[in-house]
Parts: sequence; structure tokens; C-alpha cells
Amino acid sequence: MSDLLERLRGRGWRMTPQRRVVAEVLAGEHVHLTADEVLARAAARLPEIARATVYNTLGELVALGEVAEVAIDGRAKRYDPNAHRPHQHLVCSGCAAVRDVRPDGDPLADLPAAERFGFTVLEVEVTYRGLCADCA
Amino acid sequence: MSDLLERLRGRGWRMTPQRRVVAEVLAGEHVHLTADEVLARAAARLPEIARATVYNTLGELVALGEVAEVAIDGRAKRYDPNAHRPHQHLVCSGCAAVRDVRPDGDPLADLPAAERFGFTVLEVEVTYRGLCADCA
DNA sequence: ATATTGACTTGGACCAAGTCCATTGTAGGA
DNA sequence: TCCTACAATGGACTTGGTCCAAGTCAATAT
Ligand SMILES: [Mn+2]
Ligand SMILES: [Mn+2]
Ligand SMILES: [Zn+2]
Ligand SMILES: [Zn+2]
Repeated sequence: MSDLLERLRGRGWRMTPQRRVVAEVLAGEHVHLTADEVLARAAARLPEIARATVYNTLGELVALGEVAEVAIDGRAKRYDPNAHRPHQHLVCSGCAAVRDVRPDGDPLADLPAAERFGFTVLEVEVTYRGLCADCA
Repeated sequence: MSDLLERLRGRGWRMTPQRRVVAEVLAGEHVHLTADEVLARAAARLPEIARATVYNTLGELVALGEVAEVAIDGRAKRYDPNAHRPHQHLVCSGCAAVRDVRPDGDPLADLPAAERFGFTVLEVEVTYRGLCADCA
């Protein structure tokens, strides 16, 4: 049983069959599903689940900080259960496979003050692109 | 007159009033317009220009490498005439202002081999987020 | 065990961003 | 000036997502 479900229950999250299957579908490493993929997998287990419910539930999981919303390609957003330790993404330009990666160093430090235009810079998002072993 | 237009003419790009105004609208530093913003500004000069023409023209400019397509926020794509020297973006979370920035160092070098999962990594895209002087 | 009720789910309408296509127009060469 | 390959048009269509009124139900209280 996923400890995501445990944590959610511990936080007093109201449990329903729909919410359970959505949370269950979002388990594992390197998981970056679109909302429609989540819907398809959830519907395999609970056929009458509605699209709006999947969006509502994903939105709440994001608000709770349990799932990260990732815009990888300007198309559908992806939902990433690995929200507890921040990380970056490595994306295959061939097959769109996504891996979680942890670069060395602090990318914030690479932006010199002269290039900050008076901004208070708070976070950095890095996307590495290339070809996976299969697509190369 | 923009040297973008000169370059396009030199490349044998067929010139039309529509293409001219789209290219003219895309001039300047730190310009990151959405397709609809390009349409609005082009239509101020050439009222009957069609949405599809703006999309067609932007698509061609991107294919020619004269304009870069940037997905900054998972909303509408932005079109960036500063395509000749690669750069990264600094985005205000308050007002969505976008500045071009050039971080120090090579971000590719920060991704250790052990974190490459057999990929041939070709490019890196970095987005810095924070608050601009006005929004802070 | 049952009643209660506020929160959750549903399906469909709606929306924004973008693509597609048949028709009409025209830039630029002969 | 004529021709024609390429470009522009506008409207339908698609994708990804939001919103809402009505119905349902999980959790609590009795
Ligand atoms: Mn991830
Ligand atoms: Mn830029
Ligand atoms: Zn691949
Ligand atoms: Zn701002």
C-alpha cells in the first residue's frame, strides 16, 4: 500500500474510491503522467470516474504538495509523485521518456547579479534534453 | 528597418504585407510575445490579417531559426526574436515579465554521468523564477 | 444503526490555444 | 502582362483544461 495514501489519510484527507485510485495510479519512480493518462489508468479500475474528478484530485494533491505539476513540453502538464525532494528532468526528444535527475551544484549561483535585473530569484527549473539509449 | 527582414529577403523568403508586419512586430530586446499578442499588434497595422496567417508565419520563422519558440508557463507559447545567441529566461511570478539572461558556466557539466541514464544529452533549458523589482 | 450534512462526484457546457483545409488571392518570375 | 506556385483567409475542428448545477456519499453525531 502506497505511503502517499497513508500520508493523505493522516492529513485528514477525505477518502473516496475515486481519490484512492488516482493516488494509487501515481506511485513509483520516474512517473510523469498526463491528466488523461491518469484518467485512463484510473478508469481501468473504476470505469465511471469522471474527467473533472481526476482534474480536481490532481489539483488538490498539487495544493497539498504531494504531487508536482511539471510542464515538460508545452503540451499536457505532467503529474509527478516525487514531490518531496526537488529534482530536475531529463527528457528524450525521440520518445518523450522522462527521468528524474539531480544535477551537482546550485544552478542559482550561476546567475550573476548583473543578470538579475533587480529580481529576487527564488527558484530554478532545469530541463535537459537529448536522446535516450533506445532512440540514439 | 529591421535586419530580420533583410536576412529573410536574402534567404529568398517570399515577402507579403502580412509576413512583413509579423516580422516587424517581432523586433527588440526581451521580446516574448504570444501568438495572440503578435496578432493584435499586426492587426493594428493590417486589420484584415488572419490568425492562421500569424501562426503560419511564426511557424516558418521558427523553422528558419530566426525566432525561438519558448514555453514559459504552460500557457500560450511565446515567440522570441533573440534566437541567434542562445540564452535562458528569468520570469516574474507576479506579473509574468520575462528577461533574457546568460548564466555563467555550462549547465550541462553539472549533470554527472551517473545521472544521465544512458542518454546523449544535447541541450539544457533553464528558467529562473522570482519577483521583479515592482512585484517584490 | 440511522440521520445528517458538507464535501465530493458527475456530465456536459464552455473556454483558450492551436491546427487543418478548401477556397481565394497574389508575389515575383517569364 | 500573364501565369502559377505559393500564401492568405476564415471557419471548422482538436486538444487540454475549467466551471457549474445537480446528485451522491463519507464521516460524524445521535
Ligand atoms: Mn520528476
Ligand atoms: Mn528570450
Ligand atoms: Zn527515447
Ligand atoms: Zn513582476
